[in-house]
Amino acid sequence: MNYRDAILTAAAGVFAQHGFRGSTTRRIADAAGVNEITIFRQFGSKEALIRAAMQHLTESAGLATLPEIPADPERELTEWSESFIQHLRLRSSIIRKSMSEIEERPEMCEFASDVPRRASNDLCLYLTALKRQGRVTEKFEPKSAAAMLMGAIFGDAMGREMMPDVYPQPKEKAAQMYAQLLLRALGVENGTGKATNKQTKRSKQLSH
Amino acid sequence: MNYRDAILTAAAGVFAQHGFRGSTTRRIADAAGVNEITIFRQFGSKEALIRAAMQHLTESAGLATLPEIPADPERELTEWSESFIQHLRLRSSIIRKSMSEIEERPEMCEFASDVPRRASNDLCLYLTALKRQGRVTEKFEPKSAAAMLMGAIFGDAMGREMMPDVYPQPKEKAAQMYAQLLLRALGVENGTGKATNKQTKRSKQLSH
DNA sequence: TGTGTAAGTAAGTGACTACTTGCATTTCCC
DNA sequence: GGGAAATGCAAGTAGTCACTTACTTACACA
Repeated sequence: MNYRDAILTAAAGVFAQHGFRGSTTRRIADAAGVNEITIFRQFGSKEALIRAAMQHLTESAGLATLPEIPADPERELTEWSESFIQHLRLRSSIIRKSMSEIEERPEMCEFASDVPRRASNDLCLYLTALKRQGRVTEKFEPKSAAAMLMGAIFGDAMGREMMPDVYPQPKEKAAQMYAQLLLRALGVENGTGKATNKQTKRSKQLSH
Repeated sequence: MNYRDAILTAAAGVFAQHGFRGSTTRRIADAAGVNEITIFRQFGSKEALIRAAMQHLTESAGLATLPEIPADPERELTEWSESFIQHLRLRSSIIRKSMSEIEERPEMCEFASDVPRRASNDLCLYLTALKRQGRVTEKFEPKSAAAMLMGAIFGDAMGREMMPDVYPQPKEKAAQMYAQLLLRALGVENGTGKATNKQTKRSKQLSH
Protein backbone atom coordinates (compact mmCIF):
# COMPACT_ATOMS: atom_id res chain seq x y z
CA MET A 1 0.00 0.00 0.00
CA ASN A 2 1.22 3.48 -0.77
CA TYR A 3 0.03 6.32 1.42
CA ARG A 4 1.48 9.00 -0.82
CA ASP A 5 -1.84 10.34 -2.05
CA ALA A 6 -3.44 10.20 1.37
CA ILE A 7 -0.56 12.22 2.78
CA LEU A 8 -0.72 14.76 -0.05
CA THR A 9 -4.45 15.26 0.45
CA ALA A 10 -4.07 15.54 4.21
CA ALA A 11 -1.22 18.01 3.83
CA ALA A 12 -3.32 20.22 1.56
CA GLY A 13 -6.17 20.15 4.05
CA VAL A 14 -4.03 20.95 7.05
CA PHE A 15 -2.19 23.68 5.17
CA ALA A 16 -5.48 25.23 4.11
CA GLN A 17 -6.53 25.47 7.73
CA HIS A 18 -3.30 26.28 9.53
CA GLY A 19 -0.84 27.67 6.99
CA PHE A 20 2.74 26.56 6.57
CA ARG A 21 3.99 27.09 10.09
CA GLY A 22 0.85 25.63 11.57
CA SER A 23 1.08 22.53 9.40
CA THR A 24 3.08 20.38 11.78
CA THR A 25 4.15 16.99 10.56
CA ARG A 26 2.28 15.48 13.48
CA ARG A 27 -0.98 17.13 12.44
CA ILE A 28 -0.56 16.03 8.85
CA ALA A 29 0.28 12.48 9.88
CA ASP A 30 -2.78 12.32 12.12
CA ALA A 31 -5.01 13.70 9.37
CA ALA A 32 -3.65 11.13 6.92
CA GLY A 33 -3.98 8.29 9.42
CA VAL A 34 -0.30 7.57 9.03
CA ASN A 35 2.78 7.43 11.20
CA GLU A 36 4.73 10.67 11.24
CA ILE A 37 7.84 8.87 10.02
CA THR A 38 6.17 7.75 6.84
CA ILE A 39 5.98 11.39 5.81
CA PHE A 40 9.72 11.86 6.09
CA ARG A 41 10.46 8.61 4.31
CA GLN A 42 8.15 9.52 1.45
CA PHE A 43 8.90 13.20 1.05
CA GLY A 44 12.13 13.86 2.91
CA SER A 45 11.05 17.04 4.65
CA LYS A 46 8.01 19.05 5.57
CA GLU A 47 8.83 21.70 3.01
CA ALA A 48 9.12 19.16 0.19
CA LEU A 49 5.81 17.64 1.22
CA ILE A 50 3.92 20.94 1.21
CA ARG A 51 5.44 21.84 -2.13
CA ALA A 52 4.39 18.48 -3.57
CA ALA A 53 0.90 18.93 -2.15
CA MET A 54 0.55 22.35 -3.81
CA GLN A 55 1.80 21.04 -7.13
CA HIS A 56 -0.54 18.08 -6.88
CA LEU A 57 -3.43 20.47 -6.33
CA THR A 58 -2.75 22.79 -9.25
CA GLU A 59 -2.16 19.85 -11.57
CA SER A 60 -5.52 18.33 -10.74
CA ALA A 61 -7.34 21.64 -11.23
CA GLY A 62 -9.48 21.67 -14.37
CA LEU A 63 -10.42 25.12 -15.61
CA ALA A 64 -13.50 26.03 -17.58
CA THR A 65 -12.68 27.25 -21.05
CA LEU A 66 -13.95 30.13 -23.12
CA PRO A 67 -14.56 29.57 -26.83
CA GLU A 68 -12.00 31.00 -29.19
CA ILE A 69 -14.76 32.58 -31.23
CA PRO A 70 -17.40 34.27 -29.08
CA ALA A 71 -20.94 33.35 -30.05
CA ASP A 72 -23.13 34.25 -27.10
CA PRO A 73 -21.00 36.51 -24.87
CA GLU A 74 -23.48 36.86 -22.06
CA ARG A 75 -24.02 33.14 -21.74
CA GLU A 76 -20.40 32.16 -22.25
CA LEU A 77 -18.97 34.76 -19.91
CA THR A 78 -21.54 34.05 -17.23
CA GLU A 79 -20.86 30.33 -17.31
CA TRP A 80 -17.14 30.89 -17.23
CA SER A 81 -17.45 33.33 -14.32
CA GLU A 82 -19.63 30.95 -12.38
CA SER A 83 -17.22 28.11 -12.88
CA PHE A 84 -14.29 30.30 -11.90
CA ILE A 85 -15.90 31.75 -8.79
CA GLN A 86 -16.87 28.25 -7.69
CA HIS A 87 -13.30 27.10 -8.19
CA LEU A 88 -12.00 29.94 -6.03
CA ARG A 89 -14.63 29.49 -3.35
CA LEU A 90 -13.85 25.82 -2.94
CA ARG A 91 -10.21 26.73 -2.48
CA SER A 92 -10.52 30.03 -0.66
CA SER A 93 -8.77 28.84 2.49
CA ILE A 94 -5.77 27.43 0.72
CA ILE A 95 -5.56 30.46 -1.56
CA ARG A 96 -5.50 32.83 1.41
CA LYS A 97 -2.80 30.76 3.05
CA SER A 98 -0.71 30.57 -0.11
CA MET A 99 -0.96 34.30 -0.71
CA SER A 100 0.26 35.04 2.77
CA GLU A 101 3.42 33.07 2.08
CA ILE A 102 4.74 35.35 -0.66
CA GLU A 103 7.22 37.08 1.60
CA GLU A 104 8.65 33.96 3.18
CA ARG A 105 8.24 31.27 0.52
CA PRO A 106 7.85 32.96 -2.86
CA GLU A 107 8.49 29.72 -4.78
CA MET A 108 5.31 28.27 -3.34
CA CYS A 109 3.29 31.06 -4.89
CA GLU A 110 4.46 30.09 -8.36
CA PHE A 111 2.16 27.09 -8.18
CA ALA A 112 -0.68 29.11 -6.74
CA SER A 113 -0.44 31.83 -9.38
CA ASP A 114 -0.63 29.35 -12.22
CA VAL A 115 -4.42 28.98 -12.25
CA PRO A 116 -5.33 32.71 -12.14
CA ARG A 117 -2.62 33.41 -14.68
CA ARG A 118 -4.09 30.95 -17.16
CA ALA A 119 -7.61 32.14 -16.42
CA SER A 120 -6.63 35.74 -16.96
CA ASN A 121 -4.96 34.88 -20.23
CA ASP A 122 -8.01 32.98 -21.48
CA LEU A 123 -10.31 35.82 -20.54
CA CYS A 124 -8.05 38.37 -22.20
CA LEU A 125 -8.02 36.40 -25.43
CA TYR A 126 -11.78 36.10 -25.36
CA LEU A 127 -12.29 39.82 -24.86
CA THR A 128 -9.81 40.58 -27.62
CA ALA A 129 -11.75 38.28 -29.95
CA LEU A 130 -14.97 40.07 -29.00
CA LYS A 131 -13.34 43.35 -29.89
CA ARG A 132 -12.07 42.05 -33.21
CA GLN A 133 -15.56 40.84 -34.05
CA GLY A 134 -16.73 44.44 -33.78
CA ARG A 135 -19.40 43.59 -31.26
CA VAL A 136 -18.10 46.16 -28.85
CA THR A 137 -19.24 49.77 -28.90
CA GLU A 138 -16.80 51.13 -26.32
CA LYS A 139 -13.07 51.51 -26.42
CA PHE A 140 -11.35 49.35 -23.82
CA GLU A 141 -8.17 47.53 -22.98
CA PRO A 142 -8.77 43.80 -22.74
CA LYS A 143 -6.25 43.52 -19.94
CA SER A 144 -7.99 46.10 -17.78
CA ALA A 145 -11.39 44.62 -18.43
CA ALA A 146 -10.15 41.12 -17.70
CA ALA A 147 -8.46 42.29 -14.50
CA MET A 148 -11.68 43.94 -13.44
CA LEU A 149 -13.85 40.85 -13.84
CA MET A 150 -11.24 38.57 -12.33
CA GLY A 151 -10.80 40.99 -9.45
CA ALA A 152 -14.52 41.14 -8.78
CA ILE A 153 -14.76 37.35 -8.78
CA PHE A 154 -11.63 37.01 -6.68
CA GLY A 155 -12.74 39.61 -4.14
CA ASP A 156 -16.12 37.95 -3.81
CA ALA A 157 -14.62 34.49 -3.34
CA MET A 158 -12.11 35.72 -0.76
CA GLY A 159 -14.16 38.26 1.14
CA ARG A 160 -17.72 37.01 1.28
CA GLU A 161 -16.92 34.63 4.12
CA MET A 162 -15.58 37.52 6.18
CA MET A 163 -18.17 40.17 5.25
CA PRO A 164 -21.22 38.51 3.71
CA ASP A 165 -23.29 41.68 3.91
CA VAL A 166 -20.97 43.53 1.53
CA TYR A 167 -21.56 41.26 -1.45
CA PRO A 168 -24.61 40.78 -3.70
CA GLN A 169 -27.19 38.21 -2.72
CA PRO A 170 -27.67 35.41 -3.40
CA LYS A 171 -24.08 34.37 -3.87
CA GLU A 172 -25.10 32.01 -6.66
CA LYS A 173 -26.05 35.00 -8.82
CA ALA A 174 -22.95 37.06 -8.07
CA ALA A 175 -20.79 35.77 -10.91
CA GLN A 176 -23.56 36.44 -13.40
CA MET A 177 -23.93 40.00 -12.15
CA TYR A 178 -20.24 40.72 -12.48
CA ALA A 179 -20.15 39.24 -15.98
CA GLN A 180 -23.14 41.31 -17.07
CA LEU A 181 -21.72 44.48 -15.60
CA LEU A 182 -18.50 43.92 -17.49
CA LEU A 183 -20.28 43.31 -20.78
CA ARG A 184 -22.22 46.53 -20.33
CA ALA A 185 -19.01 48.39 -19.60
CA LEU A 186 -17.68 47.19 -22.95
CA GLY A 187 -20.95 47.93 -24.73
CA VAL A 188 -21.39 44.39 -25.95
CA GLU A 189 -24.69 43.55 -27.57
CA ASN A 190 -26.31 40.37 -26.46
CA GLY A 191 -25.31 37.57 -28.83
CA THR A 192 -28.56 35.73 -29.30
CA GLY A 193 -30.99 38.36 -28.17
CA LYS A 194 -32.19 41.33 -30.17
CA ALA A 195 -31.59 44.93 -29.19
CA THR A 196 -35.28 45.48 -28.51
CA ASN A 197 -35.68 42.85 -25.85
CA LYS A 198 -32.29 43.46 -24.34
CA GLN A 199 -33.52 45.67 -21.55
CA THR A 200 -36.42 43.44 -20.66
CA LYS A 201 -34.11 40.50 -20.39
CA ARG A 202 -31.65 42.41 -18.26
CA SER A 203 -34.18 43.76 -15.84
CA LYS A 204 -35.58 40.31 -15.39
CA GLN A 205 -32.17 38.94 -14.59
CA LEU A 206 -31.21 41.75 -12.31
CA SER A 207 -34.35 41.79 -10.24
CA HIS A 208 -34.96 39.27 -7.55
CA MET B 1 10.00 56.56 28.59
CA ASN B 2 7.22 54.40 27.29
CA TYR B 3 8.01 51.94 24.53
CA ARG B 4 4.38 51.04 23.89
CA ASP B 5 4.13 52.70 20.49
CA ALA B 6 7.50 51.42 19.34
CA ILE B 7 6.43 47.89 20.23
CA LEU B 8 3.07 48.27 18.48
CA THR B 9 4.73 49.52 15.31
CA ALA B 10 7.34 46.79 15.39
CA ALA B 11 4.69 44.14 15.98
CA ALA B 12 2.70 45.33 12.97
CA GLY B 13 5.82 45.22 10.80
CA VAL B 14 6.90 41.77 11.92
CA PHE B 15 3.35 40.46 11.60
CA ALA B 16 3.09 41.84 8.07
CA GLN B 17 6.20 39.94 7.08
CA HIS B 18 5.92 36.71 9.04
CA GLY B 19 2.27 36.26 10.04
CA PHE B 20 1.05 35.38 13.50
CA ARG B 21 3.02 32.23 14.09
CA GLY B 22 6.15 33.74 12.59
CA SER B 23 5.90 36.80 14.80
CA THR B 24 7.97 35.56 17.69
CA THR B 25 8.20 37.77 20.71
CA ARG B 26 11.96 37.77 20.25
CA ARG B 27 11.68 39.10 16.70
CA ILE B 28 9.26 41.81 17.73
CA ALA B 29 11.43 42.82 20.68
CA ASP B 30 14.50 43.05 18.45
CA ALA B 31 12.62 45.08 15.86
CA ALA B 32 11.41 47.46 18.57
CA GLY B 33 14.87 47.72 20.17
CA VAL B 34 13.40 46.52 23.41
CA ASN B 35 13.89 43.67 25.82
CA GLU B 36 11.56 40.76 25.23
CA ILE B 37 10.21 41.01 28.75
CA THR B 38 9.01 44.54 28.24
CA ILE B 39 6.52 43.16 25.75
CA PHE B 40 4.98 40.83 28.28
CA ARG B 41 4.92 43.49 30.96
CA GLN B 42 3.20 45.95 28.60
CA PHE B 43 0.78 43.65 26.81
CA GLY B 44 0.57 40.47 28.84
CA SER B 45 0.80 38.05 25.96
CA LYS B 46 1.78 37.80 22.34
CA GLU B 47 -1.82 37.46 21.26
CA ALA B 48 -2.88 40.58 23.15
CA LEU B 49 0.01 42.48 21.60
CA ILE B 50 -0.84 41.50 18.03
CA ARG B 51 -4.46 42.32 18.62
CA ALA B 52 -3.52 45.73 20.00
CA ALA B 53 -1.26 46.33 17.03
CA MET B 54 -4.06 45.54 14.57
CA GLN B 55 -6.50 47.78 16.38
CA HIS B 56 -3.92 50.55 16.50
CA LEU B 57 -3.49 50.24 12.74
CA THR B 58 -7.15 50.36 11.78
CA GLU B 59 -7.77 53.28 14.12
CA SER B 60 -5.03 55.32 12.48
CA ALA B 61 -6.32 54.58 8.98
CA GLY B 62 -7.92 57.60 7.29
CA LEU B 63 -10.21 56.82 4.39
CA ALA B 64 -10.95 59.02 1.42
CA THR B 65 -14.57 60.11 1.30
CA LEU B 66 -17.08 60.33 -1.51
CA PRO B 67 -19.44 63.31 -1.63
CA GLU B 68 -22.99 62.66 -0.55
CA ILE B 69 -24.24 64.36 -3.69
CA PRO B 70 -22.34 63.28 -6.81
CA ALA B 71 -21.24 66.21 -8.96
CA ASP B 72 -18.54 64.89 -11.25
CA PRO B 73 -18.78 61.09 -11.02
CA GLU B 74 -15.76 60.29 -13.15
CA ARG B 75 -13.45 62.58 -11.21
CA GLU B 76 -14.83 61.72 -7.81
CA LEU B 77 -14.88 58.00 -8.34
CA THR B 78 -11.41 58.00 -9.88
CA GLU B 79 -9.91 59.92 -7.00
CA TRP B 80 -11.62 57.71 -4.47
CA SER B 81 -10.44 54.58 -6.27
CA GLU B 82 -6.89 55.84 -6.45
CA SER B 83 -6.85 56.67 -2.79
CA PHE B 84 -8.32 53.30 -1.91
CA ILE B 85 -5.98 51.26 -4.08
CA GLN B 86 -3.03 53.12 -2.63
CA HIS B 87 -4.26 52.39 0.87
CA LEU B 88 -4.51 48.68 0.08
CA ARG B 89 -1.17 48.55 -1.70
CA LEU B 90 0.65 50.09 1.23
CA ARG B 91 -0.88 47.45 3.47
CA SER B 92 -0.96 44.49 1.11
CA SER B 93 1.36 42.35 3.22
CA ILE B 94 -0.51 42.83 6.44
CA ILE B 95 -3.85 42.36 4.70
CA ARG B 96 -2.73 39.06 3.22
CA LYS B 97 -1.53 37.90 6.61
CA SER B 98 -4.71 38.98 8.35
CA MET B 99 -6.92 37.28 5.80
CA SER B 100 -5.07 34.02 6.25
CA GLU B 101 -5.90 34.06 9.95
CA ILE B 102 -9.68 33.80 9.54
CA GLU B 103 -9.75 30.11 10.33
CA GLU B 104 -7.56 30.25 13.40
CA ARG B 105 -8.16 33.73 14.82
CA PRO B 106 -11.45 35.06 13.46
CA GLU B 107 -11.62 37.87 16.05
CA MET B 108 -8.51 39.42 14.50
CA CYS B 109 -10.29 39.74 11.18
CA GLU B 110 -12.96 41.93 12.70
CA PHE B 111 -10.43 44.74 12.84
CA ALA B 112 -9.17 44.04 9.35
CA SER B 113 -12.65 43.97 7.83
CA ASP B 114 -13.56 47.34 9.24
CA VAL B 115 -11.89 49.46 6.55
CA PRO B 116 -13.27 47.60 3.50
CA ARG B 117 -16.67 47.44 5.15
CA ARG B 118 -16.80 51.20 5.58
CA ALA B 119 -15.41 51.77 2.10
CA SER B 120 -18.00 49.48 0.57
CA ASN B 121 -20.76 51.23 2.42
CA ASP B 122 -19.57 54.67 1.27
CA LEU B 123 -19.33 53.51 -2.31
CA CYS B 124 -22.74 51.92 -2.17
CA LEU B 125 -24.32 55.13 -0.89
CA TYR B 126 -22.60 57.12 -3.62
CA LEU B 127 -23.84 54.82 -6.37
CA THR B 128 -27.34 54.88 -4.94
CA ALA B 129 -27.24 58.69 -4.98
CA LEU B 130 -26.10 58.59 -8.61
CA LYS B 131 -29.03 56.38 -9.42
CA ARG B 132 -31.48 58.63 -7.64
CA GLN B 133 -30.16 61.61 -9.56
CA GLY B 134 -31.24 59.86 -12.76
CA ARG B 135 -27.78 60.06 -14.28
CA VAL B 136 -27.68 56.37 -14.88
CA THR B 137 -29.04 54.74 -18.03
CA GLU B 138 -28.76 51.14 -16.96
CA LYS B 139 -30.53 49.29 -14.24
CA PHE B 140 -28.16 48.00 -11.62
CA GLU B 141 -27.85 46.99 -8.02
CA PRO B 142 -25.58 49.37 -6.13
CA LYS B 143 -24.26 46.55 -4.03
CA SER B 144 -23.18 44.48 -7.01
CA ALA B 145 -21.59 47.45 -8.72
CA ALA B 146 -19.80 48.46 -5.54
CA ALA B 147 -18.58 44.92 -4.97
CA MET B 148 -17.28 44.84 -8.52
CA LEU B 149 -15.21 48.01 -8.24
CA MET B 150 -13.96 47.13 -4.78
CA GLY B 151 -13.08 43.65 -5.98
CA ALA B 152 -11.16 44.97 -8.97
CA ILE B 153 -9.20 47.34 -6.75
CA PHE B 154 -8.65 44.68 -4.12
CA GLY B 155 -7.51 42.08 -6.63
CA ASP B 156 -5.10 44.53 -8.21
CA ALA B 157 -3.63 45.55 -4.86
CA MET B 158 -3.23 41.94 -3.71
CA GLY B 159 -2.21 40.23 -6.92
CA ARG B 160 -0.05 42.64 -8.88
CA GLU B 161 2.98 41.87 -6.77
CA MET B 162 2.62 38.18 -7.55
CA MET B 163 1.64 38.45 -11.23
CA PRO B 164 2.47 41.93 -12.53
CA ASP B 165 1.90 40.92 -16.16
CA VAL B 166 -1.78 40.17 -15.51
CA TYR B 167 -2.73 43.71 -14.52
CA PRO B 168 -3.04 46.91 -16.56
CA GLN B 169 0.01 49.10 -16.94
CA PRO B 170 1.06 51.45 -15.56
CA LYS B 171 -0.20 50.61 -12.12
CA GLU B 172 -0.83 54.29 -11.41
CA LYS B 173 -3.58 54.32 -14.05
CA ALA B 174 -5.24 51.10 -12.93
CA ALA B 175 -7.66 52.60 -10.43
CA GLN B 176 -8.83 55.14 -13.00
CA MET B 177 -9.47 52.39 -15.54
CA TYR B 178 -11.54 50.36 -13.12
CA ALA B 179 -13.55 53.43 -12.13
CA GLN B 180 -14.23 54.32 -15.75
CA LEU B 181 -15.21 50.78 -16.65
CA LEU B 182 -17.70 50.76 -13.80
CA LEU B 183 -19.23 54.08 -14.79
CA ARG B 184 -19.68 52.81 -18.32
CA ALA B 185 -21.30 49.65 -17.02
CA LEU B 186 -23.83 51.85 -15.22
CA GLY B 187 -24.28 54.05 -18.24
CA VAL B 188 -23.10 57.22 -16.53
CA GLU B 189 -22.22 60.09 -18.82
CA ASN B 190 -18.68 61.39 -18.74
CA GLY B 191 -17.64 64.52 -16.93
CA THR B 192 -20.21 66.89 -15.46
CA GLY B 193 -22.72 66.55 -18.27
CA LYS B 194 -26.10 65.10 -17.52
CA ALA B 195 -27.73 62.19 -19.23
CA THR B 196 -29.64 62.93 -22.41
CA ASN B 197 -33.40 63.13 -22.30
CA LYS B 198 -33.87 59.85 -24.04
CA GLN B 199 -31.63 58.06 -21.63
CA THR B 200 -33.19 59.73 -18.66
CA LYS B 201 -36.59 58.50 -19.77
CA ARG B 202 -35.26 55.02 -20.17
CA SER B 203 -33.74 55.00 -16.74
CA LYS B 204 -36.94 56.36 -15.23
CA GLN B 205 -38.90 53.61 -16.90
CA LEU B 206 -36.54 51.01 -15.59
CA SER B 207 -36.22 52.23 -12.07
CA HIS B 208 -38.64 51.16 -9.41
C1' DT C 1 16.33 61.46 50.61
C1' DG C 2 12.89 58.18 49.68
C1' DT C 3 9.55 55.99 46.71
C1' DG C 4 7.31 54.33 42.59
C1' DT C 5 7.62 53.06 37.88
C1' DA C 6 9.47 51.49 33.66
C1' DA C 7 12.99 49.08 31.91
C1' DG C 8 16.93 45.63 31.83
C1' DT C 9 19.68 41.04 32.87
C1' DA C 10 19.99 36.26 33.60
C1' DA C 11 18.30 32.00 34.04
C1' DG C 12 15.01 28.72 33.43
C1' DT C 13 10.36 25.98 32.47
C1' DG C 14 7.59 22.99 29.97
C1' DA C 15 5.75 22.28 25.70
C1' DC C 16 6.34 21.72 20.95
C1' DT C 17 9.04 21.22 16.48
C1' DA C 18 11.41 18.88 12.49
C1' DC C 19 13.87 15.18 11.97
C1' DT C 20 16.80 10.73 13.16
C1' DT C 21 17.96 5.99 14.57
C1' DG C 22 17.23 1.15 15.27
C1' DC C 23 14.34 -2.53 15.00
C1' DA C 24 9.99 -5.08 14.32
C1' DT C 25 6.04 -5.87 11.35
C1' DT C 26 3.15 -6.02 7.35
C1' DT C 27 2.31 -6.32 2.39
C1' DC C 28 3.22 -7.43 -2.23
C1' DC C 29 5.27 -9.65 -6.06
C1' DC C 30 7.79 -13.33 -8.08
C1' DG D 1 7.78 -19.38 0.41
C1' DG D 2 11.16 -15.73 0.25
C1' DG D 3 12.92 -11.24 -0.52
C1' DA D 4 12.14 -6.47 -0.90
C1' DA D 5 9.75 -2.53 -0.09
C1' DA D 6 6.64 0.01 2.72
C1' DT D 7 5.07 0.97 7.16
C1' DG D 8 4.88 1.01 12.25
C1' DC D 9 6.78 1.65 17.07
C1' DA D 10 9.71 3.60 20.66
C1' DA D 11 12.98 6.57 21.85
C1' DG D 12 15.71 10.41 21.30
C1' DT D 13 18.15 15.01 19.56
C1' DA D 14 18.76 19.66 19.16
C1' DG D 15 16.38 23.57 18.71
C1' DT D 16 12.61 27.06 19.35
C1' DC D 17 8.59 28.93 21.48
C1' DA D 18 5.76 31.76 24.90
C1' DC D 19 6.15 32.94 29.24
C1' DT D 20 8.00 33.18 34.31
C1' DT D 21 10.86 34.28 38.36
C1' DA D 22 14.08 36.88 40.86
C1' DC D 23 16.88 40.51 40.99
C1' DT D 24 19.00 45.00 39.31
C1' DT D 25 19.31 49.64 37.10
C1' DA D 26 17.64 54.34 35.68
C1' DC D 27 14.95 58.06 36.41
C1' DA D 28 11.07 61.19 37.78
C1' DC D 29 9.03 63.48 41.42
C1' DA D 30 7.83 64.97 46.15
